[in-house]
Amino acid sequence: MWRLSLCFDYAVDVTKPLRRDAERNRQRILQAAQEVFAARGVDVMLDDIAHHAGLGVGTVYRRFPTREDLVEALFDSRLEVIVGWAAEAMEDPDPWAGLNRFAERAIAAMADDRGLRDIAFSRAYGRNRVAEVRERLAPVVEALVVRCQQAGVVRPDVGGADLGLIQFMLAALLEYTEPVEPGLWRRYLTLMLDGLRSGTTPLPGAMPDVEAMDRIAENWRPPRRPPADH
Amino acid sequence: MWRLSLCFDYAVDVTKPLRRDAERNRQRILQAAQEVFAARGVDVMLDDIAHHAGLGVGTVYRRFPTREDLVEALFDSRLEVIVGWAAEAMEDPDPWAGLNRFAERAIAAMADDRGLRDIAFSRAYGRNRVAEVRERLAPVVEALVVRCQQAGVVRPDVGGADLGLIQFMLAALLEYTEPVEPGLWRRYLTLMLDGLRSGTTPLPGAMPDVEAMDRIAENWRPPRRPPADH
DNA sequence: GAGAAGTGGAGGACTGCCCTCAACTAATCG
DNA sequence: CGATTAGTTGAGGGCAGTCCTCCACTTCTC
Repeated sequence: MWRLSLCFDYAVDVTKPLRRDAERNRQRILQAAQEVFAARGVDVMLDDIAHHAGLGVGTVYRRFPTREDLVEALFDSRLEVIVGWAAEAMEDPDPWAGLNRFAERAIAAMADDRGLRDIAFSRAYGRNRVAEVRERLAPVVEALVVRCQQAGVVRPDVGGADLGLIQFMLAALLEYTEPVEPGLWRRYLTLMLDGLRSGTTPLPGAMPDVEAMDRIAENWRPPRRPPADH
Repeated sequence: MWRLSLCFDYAVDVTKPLRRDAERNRQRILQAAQEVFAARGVDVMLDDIAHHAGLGVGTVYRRFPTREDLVEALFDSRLEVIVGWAAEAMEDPDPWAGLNRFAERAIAAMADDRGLRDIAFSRAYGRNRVAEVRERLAPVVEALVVRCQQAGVVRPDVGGADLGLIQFMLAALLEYTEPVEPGLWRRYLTLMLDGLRSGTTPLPGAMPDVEAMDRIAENWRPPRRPPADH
């Protein structure tokens, strides 16, 4: 991993730097993509990003030949933040409070950013840099849950993947509630966390594992949202 | 309601009956549509339905000029069954068991039928016959919840619309889990019902009402699923 | 100011879907 | 049975949406 990173930096250094105006435009594109992705998800037309950046389509295609290039350039850091929150939650002296706070923050971030939602679960985008970060998330979440169970504040028959699925469900909900009833997701997060803590009915079926979450996310494709006609 | 039904029958009687083979084809189309809708949702190409019925596209378009005609012809009875289950649940001597059984049955039905899922929440399809049935569902669900609250087995700060939203979330989940982890939804239904019963953390935000559910569903459009390539 | 680097955005190519219509076939009736 | 009417077919025209190239043009750099 280190090695890879070094190789990459080296390559960057060797490549002739962009002309000043070109570099400025590159930043503009990233900024525009960030905003448009947040508002309409990653499956917008690249034309829209170009337009939002005040540049021609050609420029976007020259700098980022595929949508994937944009995604990889933008979302690894966004996801990294979430991983950071999970690690932070592990530090909380109260395991239950930590878990709550993590779940809350993660969903809140997705509520504000359709692109993040798309990328957090997609296996179709972010196959390299982003995927690496994504893979680091699952173990921390698992640990978060286990710690709560050891403290006796989460039922023993759930696992990290269950929390993943819960986030997946809430992300799906956001798609429809957020535009008309912002914040409504908090009710259902609360409800599910309550179930996680004090539920007693034995959960049917087998506890899902990480591969199950993978198989499920495999089917997920970022939807194309229509442009907001204002 | 009776009146409407009578009018309709009358109209049918007056209209010249279809030729025998035409009537047979009509049935075939309905049967095929049922199957294809169940497998791939209501937003399949009408060509696919025609093909599945072993008929030409033209025949389908002659008999059911729009997709909506097919939807209206098929799904009011399907939804009616669900309303029936809700009514049945009201008869259960144990209010909590009734609520559970209803939720369980409703989701199970949607797990087996993508079309039903699409129609249950869509405001874009089934604007007449189906919508009428759909509207009759909400009050019964509300009653189901209230009865449980009166019996003290459901927390007082939830309402019928919350149960609606829960079903909505699970329906969204089904889209991705059912093909790879069939039945996984039961875990999360259980978890949420447990939260509904024994949750104690006050639910944030205002309790959603029927109009909120309407506004949310307004954004929902049946997705187009790719044909299963076997 | 010459040459290299970068830009713009109209438009060709493609895909996917809807639905018509002219040529056909089948049922029905006297 | 032939005439008449009803019904069927499916290739293909049309439309909408998207991608991404290409080359005349502008801007930077030395």
